[in-house]
Amino acid sequence: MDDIILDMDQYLPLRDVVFHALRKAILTGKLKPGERLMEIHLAKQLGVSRTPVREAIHKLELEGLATMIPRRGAQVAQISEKGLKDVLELRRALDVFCAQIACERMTPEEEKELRETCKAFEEATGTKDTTVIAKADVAFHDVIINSTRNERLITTINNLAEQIYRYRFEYIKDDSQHSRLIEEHRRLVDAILNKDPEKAGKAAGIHIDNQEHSILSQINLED
Amino acid sequence: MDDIILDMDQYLPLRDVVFHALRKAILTGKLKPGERLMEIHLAKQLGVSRTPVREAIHKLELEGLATMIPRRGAQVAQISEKGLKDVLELRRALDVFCAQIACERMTPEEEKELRETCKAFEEATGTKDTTVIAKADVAFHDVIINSTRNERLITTINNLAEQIYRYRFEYIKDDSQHSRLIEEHRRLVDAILNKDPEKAGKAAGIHIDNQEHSILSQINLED
DNA sequence: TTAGAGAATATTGTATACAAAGTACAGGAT
DNA sequence: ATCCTGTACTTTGTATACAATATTCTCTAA
Repeated sequence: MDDIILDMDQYLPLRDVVFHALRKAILTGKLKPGERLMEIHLAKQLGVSRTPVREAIHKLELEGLATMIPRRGAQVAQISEKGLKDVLELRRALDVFCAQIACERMTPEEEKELRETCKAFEEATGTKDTTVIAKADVAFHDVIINSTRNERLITTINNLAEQIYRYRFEYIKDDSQHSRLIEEHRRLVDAILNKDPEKAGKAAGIHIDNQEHSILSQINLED
Repeated sequence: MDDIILDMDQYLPLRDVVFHALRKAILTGKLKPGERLMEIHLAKQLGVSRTPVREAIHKLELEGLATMIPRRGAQVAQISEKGLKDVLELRRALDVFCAQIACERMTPEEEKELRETCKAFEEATGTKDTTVIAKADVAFHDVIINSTRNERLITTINNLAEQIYRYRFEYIKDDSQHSRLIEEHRRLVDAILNKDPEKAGKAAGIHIDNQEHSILSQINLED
């Protein structure tokens, strides 16, 4: 009787619960860049001891969402313009690469998914709901990224995406950009479906370039 | 009198000491893939408590050198052929990218350094001392990578390099390959000094391709 | 009033204790 | 003989205690 598989509710270590909680708080801006992350304080707030909090903070540091100074604690990472440019430059190179190999490796099922998520994004822009739009955008790009079937590439890109998540959010809010985004997505989809790596790479590059311009101009406004 | 700055000997958290110790042990093969990393055991061996050992193991996990299963502890990462191929594919893309932008960004001082480390590598192959050769090779590539001045790119590539360090070692031992390596380095240097991104990218790609073939054939022999 | 020394306080780093889960092995039922 | 089960033991997960360092505040002296 091996078809009755009780997927016994997964055990979640506290450190991971805390990690996800803090991560979400940082990405949504509830914890602001520069804010100190004090262990006892967070531990009390979350109702756990310092140990899992410490471990979560270390994980955040390795992901680049927190910075630590020995004996002085951690704070929410404050990304500089240079740091943001570095992330975007690398992200661009990897996205171009993904688009290129997606042309070779994408299965028919994934091609269908690509068309669907592309359309879903277009529909999402109609809702004016930033969260919905952002999710649709992520879903679309995930199809491309996952089609590479390169685990290391996937985690690396996702980590980079996380770094700019906070800023990208503002960018997606600006609905004057939506028609251009849709156009860029379509171009990318066409190139991939036509198995044209060069065009796909270019389309992916342009897509990130525009994102970069938006984000950087937005950052400069803030100062 | 603020020119008397006692750069008070750096404080090194124990977790980092342990981390470096374990990392070295893994990279040099003293701790073998699949070997269990038990906290109490390692703590006793290193003369510290479990806490810094735990934190070091977590760091190793995030770097991909250890794998953890909740409630069952960690073991030295066992890289699969697929995993190795993934790493190499990504490494290739990033090395090509580095070579390309190095053409634009390399300063005259770095160009000098590039020529010097290239020559130093050629001389190192004469010594037949694997450690010396490996170090010279790393130094050469570091010049290229660092010239991009993209921190994120640099750490990402270094992390990938670390993953294959264990296998690359064997590859460098094979002195029948040395003349080819030297030739490949020279081609890369020429392309960069001539500011020819396309050639530089190609040369870097070929360099990794050959490394990939060597490493993969070597892995297959082991099974 | 301001600068500096020193105590008081807060915070991180490390060690240890206890709880919970996993593993291994022995003994009994089928 | 094999499989199941219960117990002893190991190991990790979390909490807490203590030590070392950083920060803040107060009080004094110039």
